[in-house]
Amino acid sequence: MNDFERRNRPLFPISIVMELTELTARQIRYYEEQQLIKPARTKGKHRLFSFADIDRLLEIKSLLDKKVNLAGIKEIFRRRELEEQEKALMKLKSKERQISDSELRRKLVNEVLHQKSKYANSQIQGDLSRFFH
DNA sequence: CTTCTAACA
DNA sequence: TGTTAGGA
Repeated sequence: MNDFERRNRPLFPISIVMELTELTARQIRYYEEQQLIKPARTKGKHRLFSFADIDRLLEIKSLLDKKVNLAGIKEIFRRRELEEQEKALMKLKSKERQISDSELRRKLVNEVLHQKSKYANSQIQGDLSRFFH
């Protein structure tokens, strides 16, 4: 189980979250109604919160103390989501580049070892082959 | 007993 | 945001 799954696993009933965040059940349910959090549900329709949900609630509380209204908090969360998506994209593109480089290297090695390069002759091939395993 | 939704003396 | 009703 990775960190993401650990942080997002639904574990706590609202009573526990109330203690951990010092928020009332009314406030927690209201923030959900305002789309600021999306806790999971049990089959009996009871809310189940994850560590991520709790962190989120603590941040909501913190921002509220700083006089940021719910619309503002929502906007902050929206921007953060966009940033994370862009980071994820960059990560994928980086991986694609690595794959391309690795394929390019494989082709070059193949050319040298099989004398396919137009610049290769048996002497050069013999010298270069010492650098590959 | 805990939590849920809906509503407001 | 608090509080309460009535049900699961």
